[in-house]
Amino acid sequence: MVLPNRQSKLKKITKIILADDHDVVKHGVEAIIRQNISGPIVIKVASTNELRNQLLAHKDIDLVILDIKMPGGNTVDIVKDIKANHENIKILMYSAHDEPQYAVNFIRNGADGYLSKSQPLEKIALAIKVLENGKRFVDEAFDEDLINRKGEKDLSLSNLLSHREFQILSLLATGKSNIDISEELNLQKSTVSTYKKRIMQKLNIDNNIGLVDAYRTDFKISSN
Amino acid sequence: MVLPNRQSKLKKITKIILADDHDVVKHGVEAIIRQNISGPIVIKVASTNELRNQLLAHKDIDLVILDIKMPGGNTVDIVKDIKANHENIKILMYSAHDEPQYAVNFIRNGADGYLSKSQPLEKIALAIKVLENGKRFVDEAFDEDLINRKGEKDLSLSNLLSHREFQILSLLATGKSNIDISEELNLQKSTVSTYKKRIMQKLNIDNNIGLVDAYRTDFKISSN
DNA sequence: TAAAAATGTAGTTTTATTTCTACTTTTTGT
DNA sequence: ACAAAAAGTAGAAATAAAACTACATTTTTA
Repeated sequence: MVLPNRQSKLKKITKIILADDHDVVKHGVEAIIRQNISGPIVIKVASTNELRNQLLAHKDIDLVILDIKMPGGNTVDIVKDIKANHENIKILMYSAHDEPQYAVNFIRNGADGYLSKSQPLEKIALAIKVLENGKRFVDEAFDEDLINRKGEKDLSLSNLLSHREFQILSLLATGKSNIDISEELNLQKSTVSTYKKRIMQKLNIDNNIGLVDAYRTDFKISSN
Repeated sequence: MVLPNRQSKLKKITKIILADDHDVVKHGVEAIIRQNISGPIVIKVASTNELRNQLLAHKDIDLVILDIKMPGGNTVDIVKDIKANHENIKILMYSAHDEPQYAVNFIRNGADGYLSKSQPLEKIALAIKVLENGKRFVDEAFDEDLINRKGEKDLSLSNLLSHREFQILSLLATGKSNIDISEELNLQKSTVSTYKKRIMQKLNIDNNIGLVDAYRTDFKISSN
């Protein structure tokens, strides 16, 4: 996947959706926005469903500030969706996780920024200004290099693994045994083993736990 | 473990430590406190270490508002510690997790209240008032019954499992194999297996993933 | 487009884990 | 204080998983 060019048309950000399941977070963010930006409209939602509804209801959203973990699921997909259907809505991921891999993944899938919740709240205002100028905002902590460097590889697991491998990983992640899986997929046990080994090789992980963690975060995160 | 009597001496809450690794959360909570309580002192910390330091530095803390998940680890232990050493500091757990089991566990280990971050922020003010009156505050959502009912059992894993069992679970949770563990602890492989089986029985879990999830959340949470 | 790499699949062998059983030592309940 | 339950430990047998090897098919790539 090639990183898209972010020098899109500049437009003042005035209508914002704040998506986070925690009321405190929404309060905090809204407060800082109101202090720093003149008269923005802020819509608050607490789930991916609500978010989708609001996106349908309002045609002129400029920015979505999106918690990476929300009830209702896979926020990577939401990011892809939004970018596919409303290309000039900016997306700022706001996350409880500091691992740079997360940031990489979201950015590669279309998010325009990534900010950690542990950062000073004021950075939100900064981030918005940066986005407003058509640039990408990624916390220094995440070493923007990491995101630009390394060619154009998509580091998400579904891309790193073959379909079959990913499928098997997903079954492993639910706690199924090799045998369960071989039956479910009508394969030999040894075949499942081979897949598992290849997955582990590709991800450079050598135990089930790591595999599951990788699956859940959709990343190869060294857990040692 | 028997629930302690919470009708302790009433004292106005004026000095509060806010422990949370997310700046937004601290901002939001501080704001709501300042709006609702006259002139409290609010000390903010972002890790369990800082928390311990501030507890040493200030002798007159009335309340600790504590994120259940913080860098530096096991907050159940912190709760126990605080209650053991400063019996009139109140503790309000503030959590991103809605599972009642969490609440139960913290309350049983000495916390005076449990509030979910997804609840309206204003509830913080309410909770503080309740605590100030010497009562326990638990979100209605968690059905206080659950906490009082069911005898006096401590549902935390370290209590449910024997020392050895817990020790082995903790090693399993790091991804170690039975053999690794048997070597590390100088046991037969079969012994490790036996422990593992007993742990699984006790927790009613039948795969490694569930085991690790249980360990990480310090609870038996059915993951199906 | 030919060669190289990746993918989908298994058989066989080696190794690890589970099961079943059992025995001793602690702990607990009455 | 004594029986019952829980905890700590293993050996042997049964079962499952991992490693190694192998071989068609696709897919990439130089």
